Amino acid sequence: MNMEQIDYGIIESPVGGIIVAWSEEGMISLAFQNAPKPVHPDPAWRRRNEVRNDIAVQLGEYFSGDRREFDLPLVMKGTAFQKEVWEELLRIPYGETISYGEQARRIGRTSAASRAVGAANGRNLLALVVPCHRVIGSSGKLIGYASGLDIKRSLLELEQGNGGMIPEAQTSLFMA
Amino acid sequence: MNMEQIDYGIIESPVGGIIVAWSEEGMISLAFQNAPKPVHPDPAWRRRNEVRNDIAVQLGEYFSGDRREFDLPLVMKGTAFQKEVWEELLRIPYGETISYGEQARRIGRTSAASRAVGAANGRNLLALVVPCHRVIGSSGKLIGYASGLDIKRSLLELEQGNGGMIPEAQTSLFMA
DNA sequence: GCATTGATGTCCGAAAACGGCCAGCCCGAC
DNA sequence: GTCGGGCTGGCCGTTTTCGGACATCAATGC
Repeated sequence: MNMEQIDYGIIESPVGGIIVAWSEEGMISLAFQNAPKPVHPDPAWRRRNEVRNDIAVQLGEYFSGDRREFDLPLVMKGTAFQKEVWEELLRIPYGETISYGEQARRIGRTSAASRAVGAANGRNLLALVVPCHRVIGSSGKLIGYASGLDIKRSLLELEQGNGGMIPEAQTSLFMA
Repeated sequence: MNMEQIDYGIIESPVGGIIVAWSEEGMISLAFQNAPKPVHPDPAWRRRNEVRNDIAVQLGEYFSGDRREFDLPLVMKGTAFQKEVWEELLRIPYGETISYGEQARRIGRTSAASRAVGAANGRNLLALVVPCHRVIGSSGKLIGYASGLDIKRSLLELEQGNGGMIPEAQTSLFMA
């Protein structure tokens, strides 16, 4: 009725399959198939053979190391607090990392809120594009990532500037 | 956005002001202003000077004793159980009364569910039209009515066939 | 180093509280 | 007797409350 149609597709990437969902209004979800807990697309979504063009292109550029920022319409649904947290994630520059406590301070709370921030990051449906992988433990250790620390490490290494993760000649990803 | 517009108006009746709310889909709420706990229209509703025509007409006929059944589109929002209970109310004929225990049995439970039934009746937003006033205590006594026993008694007396509650010549109600 | 503790926002499940009751019982008033 | 009034315990969905569990951190005490 007032339900908006949501489509999704799967693309292959250097860190495995990626499930992408979108609607008219913008991108709704990005999840890794290789996550420790398998991710299933919402049954209400409609499977498509091609991922929306702007999304597919920009992801390809990201993995080849040619893109440092995304320019996509995002649909973020959550509580006021969660939106604050996610907006803050978008302000962390490519290649940098901060701690959960620092993120808490940036939205005007004490670092005691770090735990709540972690929980909110964990609810981020737009992995990669909303870069929750750039938040690490205050000790500098890699902790916490719903999609698995392996993927988190891969993404950070890529951003640390070791060149792209796929051959330079190949600038687009294959469809699964 | 996907919110449907809801309008409301107030009409005068022999038992005092009646607040009626409706949308495109049908009637949403009917409440008595003379209830012990004052009823306020939802702030999201939009005040109208006239009540939707079919509703106003049929209420006028009811109070003048000329109408024994309503023929209006109703919007009933509630749990599965509540809807069962309310549907059952619609099957109680004009002028008759049953007990809460009997109503429970009619929807396939023991009379032990009478209390749950009472609670569900209490949540009925469409007073009068969904005739929760026709349910009384198993002892025959008038008990329980969110809008007050006075109104309950008035409605039952009307249906008991003492003629209409308003002069026969006047078949329509006044707008407040 | 390393375990312990309290602060933070949200979600989720369990448990408790809450009603527009009813049947059974007792008791006094006729 | 018998009829009504009043108490009591049990029943059933729904709502509310509460206690953990989390993608943490800084301050303690050993």
